[in-house]
Amino acid sequence: MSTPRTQAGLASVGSRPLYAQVREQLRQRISTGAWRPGQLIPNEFDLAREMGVSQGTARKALDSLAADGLLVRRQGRGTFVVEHTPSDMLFRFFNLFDTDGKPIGPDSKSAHVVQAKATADERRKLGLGMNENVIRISRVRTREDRPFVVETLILPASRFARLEKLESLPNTLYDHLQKHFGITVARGDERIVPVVAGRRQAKALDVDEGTPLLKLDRLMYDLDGNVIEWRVSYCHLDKAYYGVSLR
Amino acid sequence: MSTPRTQAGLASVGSRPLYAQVREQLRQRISTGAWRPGQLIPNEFDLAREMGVSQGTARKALDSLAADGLLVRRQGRGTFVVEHTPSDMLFRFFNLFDTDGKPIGPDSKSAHVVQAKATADERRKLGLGMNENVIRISRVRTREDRPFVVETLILPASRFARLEKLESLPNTLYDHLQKHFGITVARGDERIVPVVAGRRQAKALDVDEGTPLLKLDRLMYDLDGNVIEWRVSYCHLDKAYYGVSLR
DNA sequence: GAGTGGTCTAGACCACCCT
DNA sequence: GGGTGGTCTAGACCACTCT
Repeated sequence: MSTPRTQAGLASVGSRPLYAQVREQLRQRISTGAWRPGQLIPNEFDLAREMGVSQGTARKALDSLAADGLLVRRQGRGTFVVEHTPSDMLFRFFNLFDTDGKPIGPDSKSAHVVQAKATADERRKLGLGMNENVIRISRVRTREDRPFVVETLILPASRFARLEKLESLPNTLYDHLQKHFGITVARGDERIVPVVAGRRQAKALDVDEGTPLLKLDRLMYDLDGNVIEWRVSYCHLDKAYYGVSLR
Repeated sequence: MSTPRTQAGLASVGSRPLYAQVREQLRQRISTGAWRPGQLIPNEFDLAREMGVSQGTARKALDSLAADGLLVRRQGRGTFVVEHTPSDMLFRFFNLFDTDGKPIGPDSKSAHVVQAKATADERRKLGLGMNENVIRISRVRTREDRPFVVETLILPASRFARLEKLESLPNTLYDHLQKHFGITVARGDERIVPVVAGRRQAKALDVDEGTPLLKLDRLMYDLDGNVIEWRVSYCHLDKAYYGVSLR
């Protein structure tokens, strides 16, 4: 029992540390859906035994996944796969605040969903091949019953079958994707540019043409790094701002 | 040696974990300047002995400080207090990228520095009392020799004596503050809003009035959480964007 | 070769949560 | 009371860096 040296139960590539190998195995169980959102996973001791490592090493892998937000650890209860609730997702990835610094919780006012053949831009952004289809969602989001964001969401149709048949689009799309398609939105990149309202945006947002707007252009990725969504939003920031934490 | 129970050498408040207490002590050594930027600090074993904890506990505190960017650990060499280099600071806290996704490294074109009595706004933002002075810096930043950011920086004069006497303002202010005043800029909050260029901005940036600009309004904090700087920037994003990573 | 941080193990006690 | 994660310790070997 005193000589770790060569570990059992793992490929033992030799190069990467043990805890990183354990971490990767556990990450795959989440991304493949073997472990479902909200599920209680085995405790440290059982996982360590199954992987052929010490409890401390298993703990290091679990802590790392918890730090990245894939797991939630609750003292006295156990370790769970994170489950996105609608209220979580309403504020996560949404960086608009009112002048007092309070996060803005947007409502969906209207939405229009269609499926169509992807354009060249859409194929490039989503990494699709020729003749693949996309689902296009256009909607207006409101704040205190007044329109303040108009946006278009593009998703690969192949991964979200029949999404366009939905009667009413949920206000928070991402937890719906997790619950019904088992796909977790893990991270994204957003590009911010200032623009002035054109005719279309002015009409949708009920502002004058030429009003300064914030254009947000973003790509969202799943746990495996595949592009899930391309979204372009035009935001009318009246007594509001886009907040960024600098570290 | 086998009974940890009550630890020696620490206040032993009892409530907070040992490693957190160690972490706080080490953090203070950095923020007070007892450990200078770039300095090699004692190894894990010596620190552990000095604090009366095990090497593993000292390690946990050190790792935590390294994760927050206050320390840098180099295998085989030792642990160092982070030192901001000009090239580090040119890109950190500066989230503008060109269309290819490459970070933009701005140059300082011109700068104007004065000391004056703080206005009410300045006192509120910087947390100053009546009759306190501020240093105001106005400058234009260039990209490929063309102006693209015009900004004003406000700093509390009391903490940066004689900064306004500088012949030429360094391109990267923050590492200058660390080197000459021992004050490290640790984090900040930025508020982004779209605006259209007024007469002043249009002239400074060589664009038409009404051109959409990004207005960045930010506060920067030192290691102890005190406000160090209030900065307002107007950015002309031609073939460029403000990038945010969503997690 | 000596010294450092990086990894890994084994085992202990504590705080918390459930039933 | 029994199970969980959270903290803490003690000691080992490895990989890297410098001289």
